[in-house]
Amino acid sequence: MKNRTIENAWRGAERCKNCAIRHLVLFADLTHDDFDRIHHPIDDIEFKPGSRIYLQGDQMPFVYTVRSGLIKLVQHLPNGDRRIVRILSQGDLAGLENLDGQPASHEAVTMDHVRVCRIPRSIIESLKRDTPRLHDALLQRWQKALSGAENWITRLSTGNAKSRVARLLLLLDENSEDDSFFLPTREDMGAMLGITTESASKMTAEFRRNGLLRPLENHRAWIDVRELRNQFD
Amino acid sequence: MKNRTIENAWRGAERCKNCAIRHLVLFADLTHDDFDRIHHPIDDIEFKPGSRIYLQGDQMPFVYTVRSGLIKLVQHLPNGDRRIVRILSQGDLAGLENLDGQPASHEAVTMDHVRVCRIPRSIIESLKRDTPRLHDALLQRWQKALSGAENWITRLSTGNAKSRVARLLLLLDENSEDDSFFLPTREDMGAMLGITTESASKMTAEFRRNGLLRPLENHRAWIDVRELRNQFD
DNA sequence: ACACCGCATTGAAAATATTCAATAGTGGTT
DNA sequence: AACCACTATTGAATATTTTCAATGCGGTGT
Repeated sequence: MKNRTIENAWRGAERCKNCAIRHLVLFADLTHDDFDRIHHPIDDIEFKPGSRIYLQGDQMPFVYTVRSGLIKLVQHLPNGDRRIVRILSQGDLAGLENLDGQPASHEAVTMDHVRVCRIPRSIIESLKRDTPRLHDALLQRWQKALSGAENWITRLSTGNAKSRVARLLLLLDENSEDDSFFLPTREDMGAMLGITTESASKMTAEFRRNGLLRPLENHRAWIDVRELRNQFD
Repeated sequence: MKNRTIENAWRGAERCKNCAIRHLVLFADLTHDDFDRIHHPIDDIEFKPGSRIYLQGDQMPFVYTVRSGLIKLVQHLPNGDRRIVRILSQGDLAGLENLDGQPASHEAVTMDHVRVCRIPRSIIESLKRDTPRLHDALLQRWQKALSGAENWITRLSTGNAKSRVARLLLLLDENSEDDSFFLPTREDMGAMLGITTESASKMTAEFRRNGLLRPLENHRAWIDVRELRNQFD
């Protein structure tokens, strides 16, 4: 049990009602009655950086709401190449694609310290039957996932290495609530952008030398948003 | 009216019940009662190659079920670059993303001769309220769209130009019912793969010289699936 | 048949990205 | 503080891709 820890597990949905980020999560619009229909436990789980939440091919009995941290979705090609196809952050749902019992088409790995709520699929199933409010919340998640994936294609997989890195930094910055953001390893940046680790490193280093990127403590960083947008939108 | 023709419009949902490809479309599982709830007209429309069905930024009052042909979804970057983010074929739904009234995040353009059924959004809205069967059909469409987009990233935007072209040809071939398939212009291939028109052309020409690709009449082509898969999965 | 237009192909030079290998940081551990 | 493991950076040689320009090819309309 090297990577994964359950630090703070608790039972039932009682605390969902008072969840600090409830306005952001799947259950945002549920009523008190809806919550009372939840009989299976929802666990609050923490993962260390680099933990695998689920694997490509897994049958998933759970979905996960991201409370904090970043999760990368990694798809493996038969030839061994890997590509990060999307990043999940606060309020996103991991495992959405597998709600209908399909095996996962990618694996989910934490990039930094991550807290999630683990929701049994059966809860979603039964709520889906009874509450249209959940339907809309799920549809919104699908919508966001799809437009995220399309953005990934146009913004992060198009143009030369420098623009790609620039657009990735801008995306990471937008997704952060803070005015700093988590800066992935160069290897992960490469896998997100479809370029090599070294190329990601060269571009990142160049931005740093130009003062457009400032690394901070703890794998976090700051960027000159205005200037980066100016040069690369 | 250069690009768009309505050759064969008809009213109401009567003919949906007997549609030849109904098993493939959104309305596959509707009952007779469900159909009787449809009061707005569903039109059968044909488009010439290169017709714009909707534009990036449009508010869409319709969704479109593809009956035959291929539709490209094109996203424009602020800097003028464009990228094709997905292709729709028989049974797919164009405009899914915009069911909730959001402006379209990409434009939809026909690649060859295309027949669609144009469904007013209001029909979907009202059916959604009453029939859970439609819900599942919609969810399946979302699922397919998302996994399509992720595949696009890993298979078509990763690796060198030659593998990308090979994987695109394989994808086009799989999506075709025929044993031949529609071969896009080199420009479109480039926009799908994030490479230049010339690179797409060079790779395509090389495959032709190697006998792995045989162009046929009418922009269609045949590939040596086994050999291409062997070399590029 | 002819000219014409748009798309495809090709080649050579220039730009960009990858590879491989060495060096430098960085954080964590003893 | 010294050490270790891991990641980042950098440089030089190589490979790939883009760019730009020329040429070929196929169908359309006259």
